[in-house]
Order: sequence, then structure tokens, then C-alpha cells
Amino acid sequence: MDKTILNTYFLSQFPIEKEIVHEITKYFTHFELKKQTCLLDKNTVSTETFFLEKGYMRSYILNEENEEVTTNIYEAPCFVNDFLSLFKQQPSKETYQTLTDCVFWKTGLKNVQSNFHNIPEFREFSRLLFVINYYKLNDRVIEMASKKAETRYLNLLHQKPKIFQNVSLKIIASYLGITDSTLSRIRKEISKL
Amino acid sequence: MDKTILNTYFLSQFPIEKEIVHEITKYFTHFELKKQTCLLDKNTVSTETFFLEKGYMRSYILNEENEEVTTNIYEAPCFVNDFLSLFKQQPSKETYQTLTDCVFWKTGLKNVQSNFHNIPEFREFSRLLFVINYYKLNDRVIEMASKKAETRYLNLLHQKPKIFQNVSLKIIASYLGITDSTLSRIRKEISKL
DNA sequence: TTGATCACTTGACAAATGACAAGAAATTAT
DNA sequence: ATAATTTCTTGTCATTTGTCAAGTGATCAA
Repeated sequence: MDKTILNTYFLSQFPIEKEIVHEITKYFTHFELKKQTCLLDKNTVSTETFFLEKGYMRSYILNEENEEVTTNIYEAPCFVNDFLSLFKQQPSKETYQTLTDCVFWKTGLKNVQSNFHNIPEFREFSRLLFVINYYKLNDRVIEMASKKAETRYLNLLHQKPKIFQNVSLKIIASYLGITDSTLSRIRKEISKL
Repeated sequence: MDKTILNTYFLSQFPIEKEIVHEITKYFTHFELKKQTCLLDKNTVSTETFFLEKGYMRSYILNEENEEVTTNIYEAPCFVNDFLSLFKQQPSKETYQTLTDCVFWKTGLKNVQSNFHNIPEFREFSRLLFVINYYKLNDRVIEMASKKAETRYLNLLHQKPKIFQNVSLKIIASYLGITDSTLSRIRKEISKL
């Protein structure tokens, strides 16, 4: 199987030699999932790291009223991990689900640990991945705390325009922290301009 | 200077031997700041990691209207880092400011890097620290997206009761994503019960 | 093909929150 | 000690967002 996209992803994030990338991705294996399939279920312990090569995914939790709250939307290419479950080996609170047909690469925690402790460049890459994810989340908190729904919608539209062709508005609304009715009205208002 | 609290912090987060903790904290140095002092200013590049031994801090950004939006409130003992600035060596977008008189330990990025690459236990600790911080943030996003202000207030009151004796309601309101008027009204409503 | 379900929209109304202004209380600076 | 500043509260009113219910069109399964 062709690991070009996986390898290129490493190279695009970080100055790193090709040979080292090949070493890192050596034990990654390929698989695919149809749309609306669960990648990692809540209450299970994650034992693998996943790279999404193609497709769209989301993670969600269930609130007290048993309604799904979308916590994240993933657009390939990117890594998809439940860090807490993977690195603390505890049950995941979130469910990870494909939204379209998806193509993945995965490798076991043991290989991740081996790379983490044996390949300095991979350590740096791992930390960078964390830092980047952390700040995406941080920006989202700031948005949630200080911007109104319309602004959040417009920002998302600008940053990830393609998800609007691939993810239902209901899920996007939940991700934005609003109801689908409100999102529909916001879109109507904007289309008037 | 007595590094007991700093060393104990490592031991409390993670199963790790005392000797290794001493090695990790060997080059940490002590300092103090008066209340309302800037620890790390926006637009500067962070070159040190900070451990808050005593006191309260916050980080904040300025929005378009030049209003301060509090992004995080720190309660000792904990590490205080701008991960993006420190590990990508780029200017910080946030300002880090003491809210009370504070006691710190710090060490340079070079020492962090040396520990990260030479002490496997420190690598694991670093990653764990990231994971924990990431999920605190994740929980906050979920709260912001799916809980109303009163619930968020009650959760914070439950999780960090002491900040209400040490941090102004204006800052707490901003952290909760509401105005100080609204927070005042929420508190009034709750006090009636 | 025919129901059944789902995604999206819309209307009417209610609830939550913000904006602005004023005043009391607490804190800080001189 | 006094004045200045900041914090917190509260009133009035506007805006934003939610809730519930209905309806339309699209999609999916048998």
C-alpha cells in the first residue's frame, strides 16, 4: 500500500529527514471504513494511533439528555487520537465515527512508544502535534467565550469550507454549540446579504 | 531553596522515582512576583518553563474591541506554560499575569530539551502533562458548547472553589464566557435558593 | 414503489444573555 | 485621610439563542 500521503504529512509538519519518516511509518498498516462506522467507541481503551488519509470524521459525547454533542470534526489528512485513552490507557469518554467513507493508517501503542523513546525526531513531532492540537482547542474556547454564533459560523466556513459539503448541518451546529434551527436562521440571514 | 513542593508535584502526577525527580528539577531556580505582575507578555517568545508553587494567575488575550478575555486561570501547584510559544519558539498571543503574590520555579528551554531527550521518565511526564491539559480544555469546550452559564458557574465553583476568594468576579465572568453583570445575576439567583 | 426516516427550514414564542447606565461598596494611590 | 479607581450590583431594554411544532424535500430500506 502506498504510504505517500502518510509520509508527506510528517514532512509537511516538521523539518525531518525522509529516512526517519520511513522508519516511523514502517509498521503502520492500512484499512478502510464505510461511512457511519465507529472507529473508537466510548468506554473502550484505545490501543492504536490512527491517521486519517481520506474522508471526514467526528467525535461526540452524549449529554445527560442522551443527545449527541459533537466535540470535534476531522478532515483528512490528520491524526485522530483520543490522547487520554491512548496515553493513560483509560476508557474513552467520546465516540469516534466516520461521516464519509474513510481511508486510514494505524499502528499499535507499543510501536508508538518504541518510536517515542527511540527516535528523537518522533518525540519532537509528537510534541508538536500536541501543541498544535492544544492551540486549535484553545482558539475554539476563546471563540466560544467571546464570539457570537454567527461569527463562529463564518470562521468555520472560512477555515474548513469543505466540511459543509460533507457533514450535515445538524452536526456542524452541535460542533458550533448551537441548535440546528439557529444555524439554519444564521445561514438564511447571511444569504440575504 | 526548598524544592519539596516542586518535587512532590512530579511524584503526585506519575509513578516516578525520587532520584529521577531530583535530576529533573536540579536546574530549576526560584523566584517570586508581586500581584498584578506580568510573567510572560504577548508578542514575546517564551524561553522558560514555569512552575507555580503558590498563588493565582491568569492568561488573557485582547479582542478586537481591546477588551481582555481571560483564557485560563491557574491555581498552584501547577505548571504554567505557553506551549506554542515555548515549543515552536514563536511569539505568544496571550499575556500571563499574576493575580496574587506568587512563588515560582523556572528552568530554561535548553534544560527542558535535555531532560526530554535524556530522561525517558521526563518524556512520559511531559506527555502526560499535555494530555491532562488537553482534556481540561476539551471539557471546557464541551461545557461552553452545551451548558448554560449557570451550570458552568456551578461547575467552576465546585471544581475550584478557592479562586472565588482570590480572583475578581470580572475575570471569572470573562473566563466563563459571560459578562460580569450576568455573573452577578446568576449568583443572586443561586443565593436565593 | 412505498413508507419510513432524516435533514433542513420556518413560525411563534420563551428563555438566556448582553448593553448601557447608575450607584454602592471596596480597594488603592497619593 | 481623602480622592480616585475598581469591583460588584441592579434596573431597563435589546439581542441572541432555544424550544416546540409543523412542513417540505431528500434519502434509504424493504
